[in-house]
Amino acid sequence: MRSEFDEKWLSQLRKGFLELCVLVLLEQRKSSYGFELSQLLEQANLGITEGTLYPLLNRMHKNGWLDSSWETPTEKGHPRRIYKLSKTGRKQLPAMLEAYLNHHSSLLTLKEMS
Amino acid sequence: MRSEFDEKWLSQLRKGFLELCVLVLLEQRKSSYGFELSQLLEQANLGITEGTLYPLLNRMHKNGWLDSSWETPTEKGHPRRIYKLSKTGRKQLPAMLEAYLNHHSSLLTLKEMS
DNA sequence: CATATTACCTTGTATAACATAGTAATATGC
DNA sequence: GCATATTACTATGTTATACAAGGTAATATG
Repeated sequence: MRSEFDEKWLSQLRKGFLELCVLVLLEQRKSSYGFELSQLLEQANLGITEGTLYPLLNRMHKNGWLDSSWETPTEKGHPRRIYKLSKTGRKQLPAMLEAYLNHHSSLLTLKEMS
Repeated sequence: MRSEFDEKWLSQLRKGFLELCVLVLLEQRKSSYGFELSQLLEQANLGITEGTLYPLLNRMHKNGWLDSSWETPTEKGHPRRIYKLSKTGRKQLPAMLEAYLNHHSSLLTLKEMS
């Protein structure tokens, strides 16, 4: 079902934003893995498909924002790739959050400009 | 001068967002033109280069979100291309703004998730 | 008359979200 | 025992936007 405005715009709007969401989540939870992150984002009303999330995690790892390791299940279950904030990621997150919030404030300012 | 986080991330974050800013500005001001919009955005701390703004305006016009007309100066000054919200643009803006604000709320939710 | 300012346009590049399709292991129902 | 669902990750191709860089043209100014 298509909403009134162009959905393509929304996927543009989410660029960069989703990475920030993952960083914020990993700051809260210390560590997580793709499938769980996918569910957490879903709960927060930020639906994200696998085709978006997994490449995103790989990218963030390659960029040095995340550390990752494989968790081979002791008895049962599918192996999971665990992610944590790297030292770099932890350091950059506040600056990114600030940049985001500044943009948000600017938009509110525009709305109130007479 | 490079800030601490990757500047490329910031230009990704601005995708879609800048269009929303222009829509909001044109809602406030009834009509404007590229150069003036550029200055208004600059004042709001949303620096935007010409190479971003003019293609963006053309796109929004082509998508039917904006109406445009040339203002040939009566006596002096360079011709200006004037933009206004189109009927479609005016109708879509609230839905876009809502989608944006929902995403913003979701991020704040993530930050407060324990 | 050279420079600054106003004003707009064009081309090429990099990148992220998403669609789509695939792999593989475990769990569940019949 | 076998089909289906669920958990979990990967890979490829398309599309769209921000931005850099460079260009055009008219008016104003010292």
